[in-house]
Parts: sequence; C-alpha cells; structure tokens
Amino acid sequence: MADDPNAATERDSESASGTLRRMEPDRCCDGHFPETRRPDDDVVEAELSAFKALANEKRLAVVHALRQGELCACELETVLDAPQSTVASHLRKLKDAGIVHTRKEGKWTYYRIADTASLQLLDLAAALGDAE
Amino acid sequence: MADDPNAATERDSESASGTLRRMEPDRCCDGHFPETRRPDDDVVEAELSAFKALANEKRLAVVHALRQGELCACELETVLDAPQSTVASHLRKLKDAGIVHTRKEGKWTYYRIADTASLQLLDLAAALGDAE
DNA sequence: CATACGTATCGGTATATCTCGATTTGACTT
DNA sequence: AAGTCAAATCGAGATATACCGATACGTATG
Repeated sequence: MADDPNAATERDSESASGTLRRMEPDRCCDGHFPETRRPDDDVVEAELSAFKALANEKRLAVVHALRQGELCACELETVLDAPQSTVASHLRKLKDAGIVHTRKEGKWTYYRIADTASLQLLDLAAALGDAE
Repeated sequence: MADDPNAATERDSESASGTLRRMEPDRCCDGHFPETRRPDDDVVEAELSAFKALANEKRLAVVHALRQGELCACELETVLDAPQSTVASHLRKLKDAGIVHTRKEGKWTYYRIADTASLQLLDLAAALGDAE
C-alpha cells in the first residue's frame, strides 16, 4: 500500500541497441551481474534470528499465549501440551532470539513478550497470509 | 506500541488466601490451566507460512535483492552465488508463501515482492535484533 | 541436611529442511 | 524439426531442528 514494488522496472542500463527494454540481448544476464548488493550481514543475521525463532508452531503458540500477559514455564507446559524438556528448549530459543524476557520469582520463571514489535510481526505475517 | 505486554499481570484468579498475588499456593499451576486459548489455527498457519519462508539466509537475500525492483531467476542466481536448482527451489518456496509474485516474459521469469508488508516484516525483525 | 518441586541442560533418535546434479518442460531461433 | 537456453522438477545425500527421557541445578520447606 505504501511504495509500489513494481516501481523500478526500467533496468537494462545501456544495451548495445537501445530499442526494446529487454528481451533483446538474447541472453538475460551475461554472468557479471551487480555487485551482489547484499545487505549488511548484521541486518540479515538479526532478521534471521527473529524469523527462525518464530518459524515453529509451538513457539508461535507461546507468543500468542503471552499476548495476554506473562506466564510461568509450567503454565506454558499445559498450553503446549508437551513434555517439560520440550517446552524448556522452545522457551530457551525464544529467549535467545530476544523475543521473550524472563523473570525469576522463587523457583518459578515467568516469561513475557520482550518487545511489542514481536506482536506487530505476528500481525503483519498473518495479514500476508490472507492477502492472496 | 498498541497493547502493553505487561498489562495483564494481575492473575491468580481467586486463591484461597487473598494475600500475596502469587507465590502462595506452593504449586504454580495445578494442571487444569486455561482452556489453552489457542488462536485460530488459520492465523497460526498463515504466520507460520510467512516466517518459515523468511527463516533462511538465501531466501532473505533474495527478498533484499528484490527491494530495488524485480529481477529474473538467472540474475538471482548470481546474487545468491548458488547453482540453478538450488535457487529455483528457494524461489518456489517464496512464491508458495506468497512473498513474491512472478511474471513470465519469453523464456525468462521475473520475480518481484508481492506485498510491501513483507518489507515491513524485514524491518521489524531487524529492529528486534538491535533492541537488546 | 534431606526432600520436594520447578526448571534447565544433556544425550540420542526422529523428522524436516537444504543442497545440487540430472532430467524435464516450455519458449524461442534457425 | 532440431538446437538452444531459462527455468522447473526430481531424487538422494548432507545438514539442521525437533522431540523427549534422563539427569543436573537452584530454591524452597520440613
């Protein structure tokens, strides 16, 4: 809705014969393409970390459950209906990715969403799915 | 910025002794927790589809490359510096997930970002990484 | 200190995903 | 029709993730 993805379609720089926009040189790319314009590795790494953390049904269920407020590990155990060690390992990954924060109170550990940006991520992803 | 994650922290419903907010009942959860308040499976499925598609370094690189406009499959081949079949399979997944659209022109296939929401997803995810 | 409980970590196995050569398909050219 | 090229699909081996029982750790309580 913001900027049109199809905007920068006039490519082909300076082809030998300046007639058609493309489809001329018989070959699409002659091998030496752009300097691979990769984004900063740091950025990609950060994105990967978040996406990998959320690319799992159980971890996604955890995040959804935490929308309504913090929960302790054992409560999340019943939400996921999975053995304790399984749940713990998923929570570890969410924590490592910075999606959730923890708070210890006695022998319990409470989990909560670290940043509302995570929730926006969910909503955007859900919207993408409906779109087509 | 919408709803605050730490808002609904007053839980514990009606404990026998209404003194402390938690940490009382000696047991955290007695087994029968909430009705597992799972979100609609359709929503989770949509989110999963998007996150899985983006949870890969090469596919992420493709999306970044397409920010500047559409590219054909062979150009993306040089961007990823990977064999043709590898690139094709990644493009297939991005297409299946609805992240990219395709346009055929002669024997070439051009790929472009399907929805700007995908780009917002990247930016949000990148921001999450910096945050902590 | 011994016990109980919540949680984290450590294996090994099962499952899913990635990779890439080989082959097929479709579109153009001669 | 034969040849060429871009792209898609297939199949098998490599790699990564998920799963979960067993065990270790930390914090209460008796």
